[in-house]
Amino acid sequence: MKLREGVEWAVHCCINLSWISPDRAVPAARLAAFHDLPTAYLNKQMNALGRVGIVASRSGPRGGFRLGREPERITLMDVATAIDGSAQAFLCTGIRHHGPAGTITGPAADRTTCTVAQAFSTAELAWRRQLADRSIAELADTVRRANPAAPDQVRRWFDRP
Amino acid sequence: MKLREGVEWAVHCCINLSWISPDRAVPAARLAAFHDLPTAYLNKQMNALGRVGIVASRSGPRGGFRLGREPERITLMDVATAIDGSAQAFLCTGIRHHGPAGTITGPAADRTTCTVAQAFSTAELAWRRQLADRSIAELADTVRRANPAAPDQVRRWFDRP
DNA sequence: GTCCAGATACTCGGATACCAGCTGTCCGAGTAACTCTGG
DNA sequence: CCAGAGTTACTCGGACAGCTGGTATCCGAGTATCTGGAC
Repeated sequence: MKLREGVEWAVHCCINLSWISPDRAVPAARLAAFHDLPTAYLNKQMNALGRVGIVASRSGPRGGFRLGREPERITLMDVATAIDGSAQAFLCTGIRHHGPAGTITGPAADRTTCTVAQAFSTAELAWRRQLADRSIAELADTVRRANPAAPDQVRRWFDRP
Repeated sequence: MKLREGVEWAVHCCINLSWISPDRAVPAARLAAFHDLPTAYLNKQMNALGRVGIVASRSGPRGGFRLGREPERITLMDVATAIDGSAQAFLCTGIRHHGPAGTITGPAADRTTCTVAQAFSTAELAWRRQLADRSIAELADTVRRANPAAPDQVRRWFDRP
């Protein structure tokens, strides 16, 4: 089980954007430079965030990305889903119906949900819940508490050309 | 985020094996036939289970696989880890130290753990806990409750040549 | 001085290659059962 | 009939391809700004 690398990038970028004046758009190139990431690929990830409204994008000079809504209303689950997709980690292919197993258990199994799939689904739900309970604002606040100067320092770096 | 397909196969096979007399080994070919799976590939997955002791394997005639310990002591986490590996889903690459971000936050960030990584780690822990709480025996029992005849039917199918 | 049209430069967004890792397959090593022969 | 060595057939285990999907890149569409000139 592996999450796409872009999820990490996207979360960090969202935290940084939460510290920048909402009327100021930041180009992907600048976001990438801050963490020394490949510009074009980060741009692709930010596109994904834009498609679901996590960030708002604008083309042209003075264009770039800004948060699409208040950081309190952006959860880690939102970001993870936008980048990594919403497909379940455990995909039940219904092998209990294939081959002799299907003819043995027969129609009795058709009416019940797959026990194995259900167990994994429950676990995944716990994972999703944890991520849905953590907002970008909350994470940004935790970082600020550990390093109070961080927001200002980040804002200043993005302000200067 | 995606789990390898072999995890589903392995869990179903473990449940089936839990219904079969422990002194009877089942060849990979027979296990595969029951669910109409590719024999060689399933064998590969069973190997992985064998390496960590979830199943015991024996070569030659009358050889095959059997459970390596009581099904009560085999958890879904054990199986998932054996097949899919134990690597964390969210791998912190430490981008907050790369580029200008590193020089800005500076050594203050070196002493603290990454907030983002910690949040994802917590979520993943919840997932792991859920899977570690579910044993093969428990799942097999749930299946049996929904279809009391299943264990006998499965045992009989594997007994006849 | 003011307004407007054209040029310009910048940024996103999707289309396009590249590559790692999962999926699937094959063959050799090892082993237990079977067979045949000799006592 | 019994014992033992050789043969046989079976099964695991790891080494070997194929291919899907994530990683990375490039270029075109669109837009706000800037520039120059006319009024």
